Amino acid sequence: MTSNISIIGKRLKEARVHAGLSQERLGILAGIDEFSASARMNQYERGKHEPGMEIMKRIAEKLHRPISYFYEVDDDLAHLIEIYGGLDQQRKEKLLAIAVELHGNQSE
Amino acid sequence: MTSNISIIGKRLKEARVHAGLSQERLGILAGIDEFSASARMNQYERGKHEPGMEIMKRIAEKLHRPISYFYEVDDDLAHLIEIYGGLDQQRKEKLLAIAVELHGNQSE
DNA sequence: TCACTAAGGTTTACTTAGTTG
DNA sequence: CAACTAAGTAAACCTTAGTGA
Repeated sequence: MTSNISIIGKRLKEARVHAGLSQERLGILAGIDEFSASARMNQYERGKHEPGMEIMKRIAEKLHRPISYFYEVDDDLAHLIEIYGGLDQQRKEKLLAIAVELHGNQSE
Repeated sequence: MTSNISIIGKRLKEARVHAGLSQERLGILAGIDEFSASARMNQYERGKHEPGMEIMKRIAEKLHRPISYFYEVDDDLAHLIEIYGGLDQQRKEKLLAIAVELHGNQSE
């Protein structure tokens, strides 16, 4: 069949498979009714329909990824977002500080 | 009036004002019909309606921000995303490399 | 069990037409 | 000109029911 057409679908599948969950199970964990979880999650992953932000937020939580990860089209930036989400608070602050510094000396 | 209720609305307003554009002008630049641009952009910014990813992608371009910026709920991460988007390619790669390294020595 | 889909009912977004500052 | 909104139309999503690997 066809490959993924949407960014959300691509990111969703990557993170879901990484978490070792089925489409239906993930949907149920995110609070979707058990009778429609399979269809809805599949529609999201295949790019047939776009999830609203509320359900996306709950899906993101269950997959341990920042919500922005699922919307980013740039693979490198998506990777950066993913890594940031996995860092402890101290390293998050450090990374942000480094980014600010890199940005600063770019303008000079 | 009332404050913003949605994340998208909050990020949208910040970036739009920073760019010095009116709601209507931004909508037109993003390709929305001139007769509905004002209403639609206002509905997005006030959180009345949620924009689809396609139009959001075009809005993000005009505001010079990665699309993920508009969906991120964490202010620090949103800031990191914003900075990343403004870096040149060399610094983008450097920042990503640093992130990977920070992540690596966290697990040890 | 898991991935996936068509079709129709339901919900939401989009357009129109306007008000207010 | 800029921000904003109600109401109706149009479009998208969600549910149901089901197929096939």
